[in-house]
Formats: sequence, C-alpha cells, structure tokens
Amino acid sequence: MGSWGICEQEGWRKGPWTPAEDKLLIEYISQNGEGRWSFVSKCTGLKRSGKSCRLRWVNYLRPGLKKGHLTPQEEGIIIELHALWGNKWSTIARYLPGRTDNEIKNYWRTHFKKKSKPDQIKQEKKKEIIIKQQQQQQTDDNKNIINKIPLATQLLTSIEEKNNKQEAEIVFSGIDENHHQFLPMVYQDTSSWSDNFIPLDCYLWGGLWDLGDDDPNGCSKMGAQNQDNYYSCEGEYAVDYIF
DNA sequence: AACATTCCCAACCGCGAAGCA
DNA sequence: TTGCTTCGCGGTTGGGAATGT
Repeated sequence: MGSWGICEQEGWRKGPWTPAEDKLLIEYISQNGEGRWSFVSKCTGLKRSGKSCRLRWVNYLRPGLKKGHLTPQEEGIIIELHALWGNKWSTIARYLPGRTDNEIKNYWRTHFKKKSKPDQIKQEKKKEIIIKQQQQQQTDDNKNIINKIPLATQLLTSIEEKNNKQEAEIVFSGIDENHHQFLPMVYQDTSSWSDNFIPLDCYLWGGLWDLGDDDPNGCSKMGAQNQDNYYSCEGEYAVDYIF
C-alpha cells in the first residue's frame, strides 16, 4: 500500500496546501497531538492523505522550524555529517534543530552535489593522492595521537573487539595542507546507532557538537548515556579533552 | 521584451520497518 | 508466525522564481 489507509480513495487532494488546509491541520494537531495521521481526514474533513498531512506538518507547519538560509555553521555540519553518514538526511537533521531532513536534502542537492562534477572530481583525486601520501606517515601519527587519548583508545578497542563486523577503522588524522588538525575518524556501520547514544567518532568531533548553550560539551541535549560502544557525554567528560 | 535555462523547494512516490492483533 | 496497518525515510518530480541570452 503506497499511501496509508484508504490509499486509493477517490478525491484526495494533491499539490500545494492552501492556508485553509494548513489551519485545519494545525487545529487537529493542537487538539489531538501528532500521530494517527490517517484520522486527520476523517476528523477534519481535510481531503488529504495521512501521509500528505504528516509531511506538511513535519516539513512546514511544525513549531520551531527555522526558515531562511542555512548558516555557515549549519552548512559545515551538513558537510561533515554527510561525509560520515552519507544520505542519512533524517539522522543529520536531528543535529540541526529546526531544520528538516527534506530541507537538508534539498540543500545538499542544490549546493553540493552539482559541485561534485568535473572540477570537484579533479580536486577529489588530488586530495586522494595527498591523503595516500600522508597515510603512511599518518599511520604512525595515529598511534601517537591515540596514545594521547587513553579513553579513545579504549573505546576503539572496544568497538573492534565487540563489533568486529563494524570494522572500526581509523581513516586518517593528522595535519592538512593549511596546517589544520584533522581529528581521528572512525568509519563504521551506522545502522545500529540509536537516538540516545553518541558514537565514538561523534565524540571525537567534540568541536562540531558544541552547538549548545546549555552544556559546554554540547552533548547533553542529545541525551547521551552509557552503552557498550558509545561514549557518555554526561558527567565530567569534556569533549575538548582530545586536542 | 521574449524566450531559454537554471535554481530552488514543496510535495509526491515507493519501499521497508515497526507495531499490533 | 503471519498478515495488515501505520509510519518514516530517501529518492524523485513538478512548477514557480530567478537569472541568463
């Protein structure tokens, strides 16, 4: 079934929402809360499928949504997280309060994907060469860096031992051509991540997560807790601890 | 001014996961 | 366990706005 409930029902409206439709949907949700989307049409007389109602609410009407262009900081986060997770738009969106997966997806397609054409490919290849040249050096560097991070080492070991299928691997770390410090990165299967736990590599990206105003670690808002392969951001740990 | 092209984003579609009887 | 319904996600599309020729 493609579109929830009475999917092939005649008379579903499609296309842009009108202000009157928005009003009906907002009223419904203010009285009944989110969810049970298939009941919206029954309760309000709205000629929209549950799926359409959910989409409209989530992407446009929901309170707290930010409008307007993404900030450079948000853009940076998208780039970083996309490099890590790929097209996991909803996952990325969780770390950009007020932004929707749809918005981020659209933004990526229009601002970044088009740029990864010829010029970008050349640049990528250049980078690959540079990175390869650095890798040998970095292998040693990694050891040195990790030696400075006992906890990180522990966690890496933990991931490797307990989740050998995830094949945790340090991809690179070191210093780029502009003398910017790379953090060690760990690529792993992200499918098992839960909302409540922050993977090691996110922990390692402490600066990135420091978006908050309520917690110097920028982590508490993510509700991190202890779990086998995940680093707890509650308590005394400081993300800046790494470098 | 007129037309063509590109950009942008809201909305749709198909699929798979989750929940439940 | 199975089948059905609901939900959420990622990919794609359609069309208006902006820009270029």
